[in-house]
Amino acid sequence: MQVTVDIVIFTIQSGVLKVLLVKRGAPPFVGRFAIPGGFVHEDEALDQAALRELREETGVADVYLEQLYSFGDVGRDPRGRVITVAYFALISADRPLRADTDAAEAKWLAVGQLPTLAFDHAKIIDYALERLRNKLEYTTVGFQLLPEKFTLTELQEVYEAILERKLDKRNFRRKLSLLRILKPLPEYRRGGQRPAQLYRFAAARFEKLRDKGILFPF
Amino acid sequence: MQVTVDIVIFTIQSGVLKVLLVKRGAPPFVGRFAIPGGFVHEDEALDQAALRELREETGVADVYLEQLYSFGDVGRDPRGRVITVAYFALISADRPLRADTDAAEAKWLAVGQLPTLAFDHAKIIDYALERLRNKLEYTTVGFQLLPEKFTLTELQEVYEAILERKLDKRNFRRKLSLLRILKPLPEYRRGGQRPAQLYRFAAARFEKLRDKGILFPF
DNA sequence: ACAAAAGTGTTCGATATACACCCATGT
DNA sequence: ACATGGGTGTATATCGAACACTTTTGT
Repeated sequence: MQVTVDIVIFTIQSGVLKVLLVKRGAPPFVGRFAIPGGFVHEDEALDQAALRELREETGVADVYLEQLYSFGDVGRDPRGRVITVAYFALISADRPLRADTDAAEAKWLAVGQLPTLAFDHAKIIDYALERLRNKLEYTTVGFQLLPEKFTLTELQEVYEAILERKLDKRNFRRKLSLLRILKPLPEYRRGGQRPAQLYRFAAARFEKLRDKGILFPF
Repeated sequence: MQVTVDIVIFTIQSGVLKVLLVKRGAPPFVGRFAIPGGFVHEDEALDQAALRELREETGVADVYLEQLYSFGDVGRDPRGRVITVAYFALISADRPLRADTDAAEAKWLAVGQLPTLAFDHAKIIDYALERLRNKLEYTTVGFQLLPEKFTLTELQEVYEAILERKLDKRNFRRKLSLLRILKPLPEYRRGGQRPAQLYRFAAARFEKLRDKGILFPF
Protein backbone atom coordinates (compact mmCIF):
# COMPACT_ATOMS: atom_id res chain seq x y z
CA MET A 1 0.00 0.00 0.00
CA GLN A 2 1.30 3.44 -0.85
CA VAL A 3 1.04 6.48 1.34
CA THR A 4 1.19 10.10 0.24
CA VAL A 5 0.87 13.43 1.96
CA ASP A 6 -1.09 16.19 0.28
CA ILE A 7 -1.16 19.74 1.52
CA VAL A 8 -3.86 22.33 1.25
CA ILE A 9 -1.96 25.60 1.42
CA PHE A 10 -4.03 28.69 2.05
CA THR A 11 -3.15 32.31 1.73
CA ILE A 12 -5.02 35.57 1.39
CA GLN A 13 -4.39 37.85 -1.56
CA SER A 14 -6.24 41.15 -1.86
CA GLY A 15 -8.92 40.02 0.52
CA VAL A 16 -9.56 36.70 -1.22
CA LEU A 17 -8.79 33.29 0.25
CA LYS A 18 -6.68 31.26 -2.15
CA VAL A 19 -5.27 27.73 -2.37
CA LEU A 20 -2.01 26.74 -3.96
CA LEU A 21 -2.52 24.28 -6.80
CA VAL A 22 -0.10 22.66 -9.22
CA LYS A 23 -0.91 21.61 -12.73
CA ARG A 24 -0.18 17.93 -13.21
CA GLY A 25 2.41 17.13 -15.85
CA ALA A 26 2.15 13.35 -15.67
CA PRO A 27 -0.72 10.88 -15.66
CA PRO A 28 -3.13 10.39 -14.15
CA PHE A 29 -5.13 13.60 -14.52
CA VAL A 30 -2.59 15.32 -16.78
CA GLY A 31 -3.35 19.00 -17.12
CA ARG A 32 -5.67 19.06 -14.12
CA PHE A 33 -4.86 21.06 -11.04
CA ALA A 34 -4.02 19.18 -7.84
CA ILE A 35 -2.91 20.15 -4.38
CA PRO A 36 0.81 19.68 -3.82
CA GLY A 37 1.94 16.41 -2.33
CA GLY A 38 3.97 13.30 -2.82
CA PHE A 39 4.92 9.94 -1.43
CA VAL A 40 6.04 9.49 2.13
CA HIS A 41 9.60 8.17 2.31
CA GLU A 42 10.36 5.02 4.25
CA ASP A 43 12.46 6.86 6.80
CA GLU A 44 10.46 9.99 7.47
CA ALA A 45 7.57 10.70 9.77
CA LEU A 46 4.29 11.94 8.29
CA ASP A 47 4.81 15.47 9.58
CA GLN A 48 8.31 15.53 8.13
CA ALA A 49 7.04 14.39 4.77
CA ALA A 50 4.49 17.19 4.81
CA LEU A 51 7.13 19.75 5.75
CA ARG A 52 9.40 18.49 2.99
CA GLU A 53 6.68 18.73 0.36
CA LEU A 54 5.76 22.16 1.57
CA ARG A 55 9.35 23.30 1.31
CA GLU A 56 9.73 21.77 -2.13
CA GLU A 57 6.63 23.45 -3.47
CA THR A 58 6.85 26.83 -1.84
CA GLY A 59 10.37 27.24 -0.56
CA VAL A 60 9.08 28.25 2.86
CA ALA A 61 9.66 26.34 6.05
CA ASP A 62 8.32 28.01 9.18
CA VAL A 63 4.62 28.08 8.45
CA TYR A 64 1.55 26.89 10.26
CA LEU A 65 0.99 23.24 9.37
CA GLU A 66 -1.41 20.73 10.85
CA GLN A 67 -2.67 17.31 9.92
CA LEU A 68 -6.17 17.40 8.49
CA TYR A 69 -7.55 13.97 7.74
CA SER A 70 -6.64 10.76 5.95
CA PHE A 71 -8.43 9.83 2.77
CA GLY A 72 -8.32 6.21 1.76
CA ASP A 73 -11.19 5.22 -0.49
CA VAL A 74 -10.33 2.36 -2.77
CA GLY A 75 -10.72 4.05 -6.12
CA ARG A 76 -9.28 7.46 -5.29
CA ASP A 77 -6.09 6.96 -7.31
CA PRO A 78 -6.33 5.14 -10.65
CA ARG A 79 -2.75 3.92 -10.31
CA GLY A 80 -3.62 1.61 -7.43
CA ARG A 81 -4.16 1.69 -3.73
CA VAL A 82 -2.90 4.97 -2.37
CA ILE A 83 -4.02 6.48 0.86
CA THR A 84 -3.21 10.09 1.55
CA VAL A 85 -2.69 11.91 4.78
CA ALA A 86 -3.88 15.44 4.09
CA TYR A 87 -2.42 18.48 5.82
CA PHE A 88 -3.34 22.08 5.79
CA ALA A 89 -0.98 25.01 5.90
CA LEU A 90 -1.32 28.76 6.19
CA ILE A 91 1.20 31.12 4.73
CA SER A 92 1.29 34.87 4.83
CA ALA A 93 0.69 36.82 1.70
CA ASP A 94 4.01 38.65 1.91
CA ARG A 95 6.06 35.53 1.29
CA PRO A 96 6.90 35.04 -2.33
CA LEU A 97 6.87 31.46 -3.61
CA ARG A 98 10.07 30.16 -5.09
CA ALA A 99 9.88 30.74 -8.80
CA ASP A 100 12.01 27.78 -9.83
CA THR A 101 11.46 24.07 -10.55
CA ASP A 102 7.93 22.73 -10.47
CA ALA A 103 6.66 25.96 -9.01
CA ALA A 104 6.47 27.14 -12.62
CA GLU A 105 3.14 25.42 -12.80
CA ALA A 106 1.99 26.38 -9.32
CA LYS A 107 -0.83 28.90 -9.02
CA TRP A 108 -2.91 30.52 -6.31
CA LEU A 109 -6.59 30.05 -7.11
CA ALA A 110 -9.52 31.55 -5.23
CA VAL A 111 -11.33 28.88 -3.23
CA GLY A 112 -14.66 30.06 -4.55
CA GLN A 113 -13.74 29.48 -8.18
CA LEU A 114 -11.88 26.23 -8.49
CA PRO A 115 -11.82 24.21 -11.68
CA THR A 116 -12.33 20.44 -11.66
CA LEU A 117 -9.45 19.01 -9.69
CA ALA A 118 -7.47 15.80 -9.87
CA PHE A 119 -8.21 12.82 -7.60
CA ASP A 120 -10.48 13.57 -4.65
CA HIS A 121 -8.78 16.88 -4.08
CA ALA A 122 -11.95 18.93 -4.24
CA LYS A 123 -13.22 16.98 -1.26
CA ILE A 124 -9.95 17.51 0.58
CA ILE A 125 -10.09 21.25 0.03
CA ASP A 126 -13.69 21.38 1.24
CA TYR A 127 -12.66 19.61 4.37
CA ALA A 128 -9.70 21.93 4.90
CA LEU A 129 -11.89 24.96 4.44
CA GLU A 130 -14.33 23.73 7.01
CA ARG A 131 -11.50 23.10 9.45
CA LEU A 132 -10.02 26.52 8.81
CA ARG A 133 -13.35 28.25 9.46
CA ASN A 134 -13.83 26.37 12.68
CA LYS A 135 -10.32 26.99 13.90
CA LEU A 136 -10.55 30.65 13.12
CA GLU A 137 -13.26 30.96 15.74
CA TYR A 138 -11.40 29.56 18.68
CA THR A 139 -7.71 29.81 17.91
CA THR A 140 -5.32 32.38 16.55
CA VAL A 141 -4.58 30.70 13.23
CA GLY A 142 -5.79 33.85 11.52
CA PHE A 143 -2.56 35.64 12.32
CA GLN A 144 -0.64 33.06 10.28
CA LEU A 145 -2.07 34.55 7.13
CA LEU A 146 -0.63 37.98 7.82
CA PRO A 147 2.90 39.34 7.86
CA GLU A 148 4.44 40.03 11.21
CA LYS A 149 3.22 43.61 11.22
CA PHE A 150 -0.34 44.34 10.26
CA THR A 151 -3.17 46.77 10.81
CA LEU A 152 -6.45 45.96 12.50
CA THR A 153 -8.30 46.42 9.26
CA GLU A 154 -6.05 43.91 7.55
CA LEU A 155 -6.72 41.42 10.33
CA GLN A 156 -10.44 41.97 10.08
CA GLU A 157 -10.30 41.44 6.33
CA VAL A 158 -8.68 38.05 6.90
CA TYR A 159 -11.56 37.02 9.11
CA GLU A 160 -14.14 38.35 6.69
CA ALA A 161 -12.56 36.60 3.72
CA ILE A 162 -12.54 33.24 5.44
CA LEU A 163 -15.88 33.44 7.21
CA GLU A 164 -17.50 35.05 4.19
CA ARG A 165 -19.37 37.62 6.20
CA LYS A 166 -18.88 41.19 7.31
CA LEU A 167 -17.86 41.82 10.88
CA ASP A 168 -18.58 44.94 12.88
CA LYS A 169 -15.45 47.01 13.15
CA ARG A 170 -16.07 48.25 16.68
CA ASN A 171 -16.99 44.86 18.08
CA PHE A 172 -14.04 43.24 16.37
CA ARG A 173 -11.63 45.75 17.84
CA ARG A 174 -13.11 45.64 21.29
CA LYS A 175 -12.76 41.88 21.50
CA LEU A 176 -9.17 42.02 20.39
CA SER A 177 -8.33 44.75 22.82
CA LEU A 178 -9.89 42.81 25.71
CA LEU A 179 -7.84 39.75 24.82
CA ARG A 180 -4.68 41.82 24.88
CA ILE A 181 -2.88 39.54 22.46
CA LEU A 182 -1.88 42.35 20.12
CA LYS A 183 1.01 44.63 20.72
CA PRO A 184 0.79 48.05 19.11
CA LEU A 185 4.00 49.10 17.40
CA PRO A 186 5.37 52.63 17.24
CA GLU A 187 4.81 52.54 13.51
CA TYR A 188 2.06 53.34 11.10
CA ARG A 189 1.09 51.99 7.72
CA ARG A 190 1.02 54.89 5.32
CA GLY A 191 -0.10 54.91 1.74
CA GLY A 192 -3.84 54.98 2.15
CA GLN A 193 -5.48 58.00 3.65
CA ARG A 194 -5.15 58.31 7.38
CA PRO A 195 -2.14 56.23 8.56
CA ALA A 196 -3.07 53.02 10.41
CA GLN A 197 -1.44 51.76 13.56
CA LEU A 198 0.62 48.63 13.06
CA TYR A 199 0.41 45.71 15.49
CA ARG A 200 2.12 42.43 16.00
CA PHE A 201 0.73 39.26 17.50
CA ALA A 202 1.88 38.77 21.11
CA ALA A 203 2.09 34.98 21.05
CA ALA A 204 3.41 34.63 24.59
CA ARG A 205 0.39 36.39 25.97
CA PHE A 206 -1.87 34.12 23.98
CA GLU A 207 -0.26 30.96 25.30
CA LYS A 208 -1.13 32.05 28.80
CA LEU A 209 -4.74 32.66 27.90
CA ARG A 210 -5.01 29.31 26.18
CA ASP A 211 -3.61 27.53 29.21
CA LYS A 212 -6.33 29.11 31.27
CA GLY A 213 -8.92 27.82 28.84
CA ILE A 214 -9.79 31.23 27.45
CA LEU A 215 -10.63 30.94 23.82
CA PHE A 216 -10.71 33.22 20.88
CA PRO A 217 -14.23 34.42 20.24
CA PHE A 218 -15.25 35.11 16.64
CA MET B 1 4.66 0.79 3.63
CA GLN B 2 2.01 -0.85 5.79
CA VAL B 3 -1.16 0.77 6.99
CA THR B 4 -3.24 -0.23 9.96
CA VAL B 5 -6.37 1.08 11.61
CA ASP B 6 -6.54 1.19 15.38
CA ILE B 7 -9.70 2.00 17.27
CA VAL B 8 -10.13 3.66 20.62
CA ILE B 9 -13.46 2.31 21.82
CA PHE B 10 -15.01 4.13 24.76
CA THR B 11 -17.86 3.17 26.97
CA ILE B 12 -19.15 4.18 30.38
CA GLN B 13 -19.58 1.60 33.11
CA SER B 14 -20.93 2.61 36.51
CA GLY B 15 -20.05 6.22 35.92
CA VAL B 16 -16.47 5.56 34.81
CA LEU B 17 -15.15 6.14 31.30
CA LYS B 18 -13.45 3.00 30.00
CA VAL B 19 -11.49 1.95 26.92
CA LEU B 20 -11.49 -1.46 25.32
CA LEU B 21 -8.03 -3.00 25.27
CA VAL B 22 -6.77 -6.36 24.09
CA LYS B 23 -3.83 -8.20 25.52
CA ARG B 24 -1.28 -8.96 22.82
CA GLY B 25 -0.56 -12.62 22.24
CA ALA B 26 2.16 -12.19 19.62
CA PRO B 27 5.30 -10.05 19.39
CA PRO B 28 6.00 -7.24 19.52
CA PHE B 29 4.82 -6.18 22.99
CA VAL B 30 3.56 -9.64 23.99
CA GLY B 31 1.46 -9.45 27.11
CA ARG B 32 0.95 -5.69 26.88
CA PHE B 33 -2.44 -4.18 26.33
CA ALA B 34 -3.13 -2.49 23.00
CA ILE B 35 -6.13 -0.88 21.39
CA PRO B 36 -7.83 -3.12 18.87
CA GLY B 37 -6.79 -2.78 15.26
CA GLY B 38 -5.29 -4.46 12.26
CA PHE B 39 -4.04 -4.06 8.75
CA VAL B 40 -6.09 -2.36 6.08
CA HIS B 41 -6.91 -4.73 3.24
CA GLU B 42 -6.02 -3.82 -0.33
CA ASP B 43 -9.64 -3.61 -1.38
CA GLU B 44 -11.30 -1.81 1.52
CA ALA B 45 -11.62 1.85 2.38
CA LEU B 46 -10.19 3.12 5.67
CA ASP B 47 -13.62 3.52 7.21
CA GLN B 48 -14.57 0.01 6.16
CA ALA B 49 -11.42 -1.39 7.69
CA ALA B 50 -12.24 0.37 10.94
CA LEU B 51 -15.80 -0.96 10.90
CA ARG B 52 -14.55 -4.46 10.20
CA GLU B 53 -12.08 -4.38 13.08
CA LEU B 54 -14.72 -2.98 15.37
CA ARG B 55 -17.10 -5.77 14.43
CA GLU B 56 -14.41 -8.40 14.86
CA GLU B 57 -13.46 -7.18 18.29
CA THR B 58 -16.81 -6.30 19.75
CA GLY B 59 -19.43 -7.94 17.60
CA VAL B 60 -21.30 -4.65 17.27
CA ALA B 61 -21.90 -2.79 14.07
CA ASP B 62 -24.06 0.31 14.38
CA VAL B 63 -21.98 2.45 16.68
CA TYR B 64 -20.60 5.94 16.53
CA LEU B 65 -17.27 5.84 14.71
CA GLU B 66 -15.11 8.67 13.48
CA GLN B 67 -11.58 9.04 12.21
CA LEU B 68 -9.27 10.55 14.79
CA TYR B 69 -5.77 11.14 13.48
CA SER B 70 -2.99 9.33 11.66
CA PHE B 71 0.16 8.42 13.51
CA GLY B 72 3.24 7.77 11.44
CA ASP B 73 6.45 8.27 13.34
CA VAL B 74 9.27 6.16 12.00
CA GLY B 75 9.97 4.03 15.05
CA ARG B 76 6.44 3.47 16.28
CA ASP B 77 6.33 -0.20 15.27
CA PRO B 78 9.46 -2.33 15.77
CA ARG B 79 8.46 -4.59 12.89
CA GLY B 80 9.02 -1.89 10.32
CA ARG B 81 7.34 1.10 8.82
CA VAL B 82 3.70 1.04 9.79
CA ILE B 83 1.48 4.05 9.84
CA THR B 84 -1.85 3.82 11.59
CA VAL B 85 -5.07 5.66 11.00
CA ALA B 86 -6.66 5.90 14.41
CA TYR B 87 -10.42 5.96 14.92
CA PHE B 88 -12.53 6.47 17.93
CA ALA B 89 -15.81 4.76 18.68
CA LEU B 90 -18.48 5.09 21.34
CA ILE B 91 -20.62 2.21 22.40
CA SER B 92 -23.39 2.12 24.92
CA ALA B 93 -22.91 0.28 28.15
CA ASP B 94 -25.89 -2.00 27.61
CA ARG B 95 -24.30 -3.81 24.68
CA PRO B 96 -22.48 -6.94 25.69
CA LEU B 97 -19.28 -7.72 23.83
CA ARG B 98 -19.10 -11.00 22.01
CA ALA B 99 -17.49 -13.50 24.34
CA ASP B 100 -15.86 -15.62 21.65
CA THR B 101 -12.58 -15.61 19.69
CA ASP B 102 -9.97 -13.01 20.51
CA ALA B 103 -12.41 -11.16 22.74
CA ALA B 104 -11.33 -13.60 25.44
CA GLU B 105 -8.42 -11.28 26.08
CA ALA B 106 -10.36 -8.04 25.65
CA LYS B 107 -10.98 -5.91 28.73
CA TRP B 108 -12.56 -2.60 29.60
CA LEU B 109 -10.08 -0.50 31.56
CA ALA B 110 -10.74 2.85 33.20
CA VAL B 111 -9.00 5.63 31.27
CA GLY B 112 -7.61 7.03 34.49
CA GLN B 113 -5.76 3.87 35.41
CA LEU B 114 -4.16 2.43 32.31
CA PRO B 115 -1.08 0.23 32.46
CA THR B 116 1.84 0.73 30.09
CA LEU B 117 0.50 0.10 26.61
CA ALA B 118 1.96 -1.33 23.42
CA PHE B 119 3.27 0.88 20.61
CA ASP B 120 2.30 4.56 20.86
CA HIS B 121 -1.17 3.63 21.99
CA ALA B 122 -1.07 5.69 25.16
CA LYS B 123 -0.59 8.76 22.98
CA ILE B 124 -3.46 7.70 20.74
CA ILE B 125 -5.81 7.29 23.70
CA ASP B 126 -4.82 10.70 25.06
CA TYR B 127 -5.63 12.22 21.74
CA ALA B 128 -8.98 10.39 21.56
CA LEU B 129 -9.88 11.55 25.03
CA GLU B 130 -9.17 15.13 24.16
CA ARG B 131 -11.30 14.84 21.04
CA LEU B 132 -14.11 13.23 22.99
CA ARG B 133 -14.11 16.00 25.58
CA ASN B 134 -14.19 18.66 22.91
CA LYS B 135 -16.91 16.99 20.90
CA LEU B 136 -19.03 16.51 23.97
CA GLU B 137 -19.31 20.26 24.28
CA TYR B 138 -20.69 21.04 20.87
CA THR B 139 -22.21 17.86 19.53
CA THR B 140 -24.49 15.12 20.75
CA VAL B 141 -21.95 12.30 20.86
CA GLY B 142 -22.76 11.89 24.54
CA PHE B 143 -25.97 10.08 23.70
CA GLN B 144 -23.99 7.37 21.94
CA LEU B 145 -22.76 6.14 25.28
CA LEU B 146 -26.26 5.50 26.58
CA PRO B 147 -28.92 2.97 25.70
CA GLU B 148 -31.89 4.19 23.72
CA LYS B 149 -33.86 4.99 26.84
CA PHE B 150 -32.19 6.84 29.65
CA THR B 151 -32.88 9.20 32.51
CA LEU B 152 -31.62 12.75 32.78
CA THR B 153 -29.43 11.81 35.70
CA GLU B 154 -27.82 9.05 33.65
CA LEU B 155 -27.12 11.51 30.87
CA GLN B 156 -25.63 13.99 33.29
CA GLU B 157 -23.41 11.27 34.72
CA VAL B 158 -22.02 10.59 31.25
CA TYR B 159 -21.06 14.23 30.92
CA GLU B 160 -19.55 14.32 34.38
CA ALA B 161 -17.53 11.16 33.84
CA ILE B 162 -16.01 12.44 30.62
CA LEU B 163 -15.48 16.05 31.60
CA GLU B 164 -14.32 15.04 35.06
CA ARG B 165 -16.28 17.72 36.82
CA LYS B 166 -19.65 18.06 38.47
CA LEU B 167 -22.39 19.82 36.58
CA ASP B 168 -25.30 21.69 38.08
CA LYS B 169 -28.44 19.61 37.79
CA ARG B 170 -30.79 22.52 37.20
CA ASN B 171 -28.61 24.20 34.60
CA PHE B 172 -28.02 20.92 32.83
CA ARG B 173 -31.71 20.19 32.61
CA ARG B 174 -32.70 23.66 31.56
CA LYS B 175 -30.27 23.65 28.66
CA LEU B 176 -31.49 20.30 27.48
CA SER B 177 -35.09 21.34 27.71
CA LEU B 178 -34.44 24.51 25.72
CA LEU B 179 -32.76 22.50 22.99
CA ARG B 180 -35.76 20.22 22.76
CA ILE B 181 -33.73 17.31 21.48
CA LEU B 182 -35.04 14.89 24.09
CA LYS B 183 -38.37 13.18 23.90
CA PRO B 184 -39.90 12.13 27.22
CA LEU B 185 -41.32 8.63 27.14
CA PRO B 186 -44.42 7.46 28.97
CA GLU B 187 -42.18 5.27 31.09
CA TYR B 188 -40.20 5.54 34.27
CA ARG B 189 -37.07 3.91 35.53
CA ARG B 190 -37.90 2.23 38.82
CA GLY B 191 -35.55 0.53 41.21
CA GLY B 192 -34.02 3.51 42.93
CA GLN B 193 -36.18 5.62 45.12
CA ARG B 194 -38.42 8.02 43.29
CA PRO B 195 -38.98 6.73 39.71
CA ALA B 196 -37.21 8.75 37.02
CA GLN B 197 -38.68 9.80 33.71
CA LEU B 198 -37.15 8.04 30.73
CA TYR B 199 -36.20 9.94 27.59
CA ARG B 200 -34.91 9.17 24.18
CA PHE B 201 -32.73 11.26 21.91
CA ALA B 202 -34.74 12.99 19.17
CA ALA B 203 -32.09 12.89 16.47
CA ALA B 204 -34.26 14.40 13.75
CA ARG B 205 -34.84 17.48 15.84
CA PHE B 206 -31.12 17.77 16.44
CA GLU B 207 -30.25 17.61 12.75
CA LYS B 208 -32.42 20.65 12.17
CA LEU B 209 -30.72 22.59 14.92
CA ARG B 210 -27.29 21.69 13.63
CA ASP B 211 -28.20 22.81 10.13
CA LYS B 212 -29.14 26.18 11.60
CA GLY B 213 -25.75 26.36 13.27
CA ILE B 214 -27.10 25.94 16.77
CA LEU B 215 -24.62 24.04 18.82
CA PHE B 216 -24.75 21.98 21.90
CA PRO B 217 -23.63 23.99 24.88
CA PHE B 218 -21.85 22.15 27.70
C1' DA C 1 -40.65 8.25 59.70
C1' DC C 2 -36.78 8.53 57.32
C1' DA C 3 -33.40 8.11 53.58
C1' DA C 4 -32.51 8.73 48.77
C1' DA C 5 -32.78 10.39 44.39
C1' DA C 6 -36.06 13.25 41.23
C1' DG C 7 -37.56 17.41 40.02
C1' DT C 8 -37.98 22.54 39.72
C1' DG C 9 -36.81 29.02 39.26
C1' DT C 10 -34.55 33.11 40.10
C1' DT C 11 -30.76 36.31 40.31
C1' DC C 12 -26.56 38.21 38.57
C1' DG C 13 -22.60 38.91 35.88
C1' DA C 14 -20.45 38.36 31.41
C1' DT C 15 -20.63 38.32 26.74
C1' DA C 16 -22.47 39.18 21.98
C1' DT C 17 -24.75 42.30 18.98
C1' DA C 18 -26.55 46.42 16.93
C1' DC C 19 -25.65 50.88 15.76
C1' DA C 20 -23.25 56.38 14.00
C1' DC C 21 -20.10 59.80 14.21
C1' DC C 22 -15.51 62.30 14.39
C1' DC C 23 -10.48 62.20 12.93
C1' DA C 24 -6.24 62.38 10.20
C1' DT C 25 -4.41 62.32 6.03
C1' DG C 26 -3.86 62.49 0.65
C1' DT C 27 -5.45 64.61 -3.38
C1' DA D 1 -12.56 71.25 0.43
C1' DC D 2 -13.54 66.84 0.05
C1' DA D 3 -12.97 61.94 -0.25
C1' DT D 4 -11.08 57.92 2.06
C1' DG D 5 -10.27 54.85 5.41
C1' DG D 6 -8.99 54.98 10.72
C1' DG D 7 -10.63 55.16 15.02
C1' DT D 8 -14.00 55.22 19.02
C1' DG D 9 -18.72 54.15 23.04
C1' DT D 10 -23.28 52.91 24.54
C1' DA D 11 -27.50 50.40 25.08
C1' DT D 12 -29.82 45.91 24.87
C1' DA D 13 -30.45 41.06 24.57
C1' DT D 14 -28.74 36.64 25.48
C1' DC D 15 -26.35 33.20 27.81
C1' DG D 16 -23.89 30.82 31.49
C1' DA D 17 -23.11 30.24 36.53
C1' DA D 18 -24.45 30.13 41.23
C1' DC D 19 -27.61 28.69 44.38
C1' DA D 20 -31.84 25.35 47.92
C1' DC D 21 -35.91 23.39 48.59
C1' DT D 22 -40.03 20.26 47.65
C1' DT D 23 -41.67 15.73 45.85
C1' DT D 24 -42.02 10.89 45.33
C1' DT D 25 -40.90 6.62 46.28
C1' DG D 26 -38.61 2.35 48.93
C1' DT D 27 -37.42 0.58 53.31
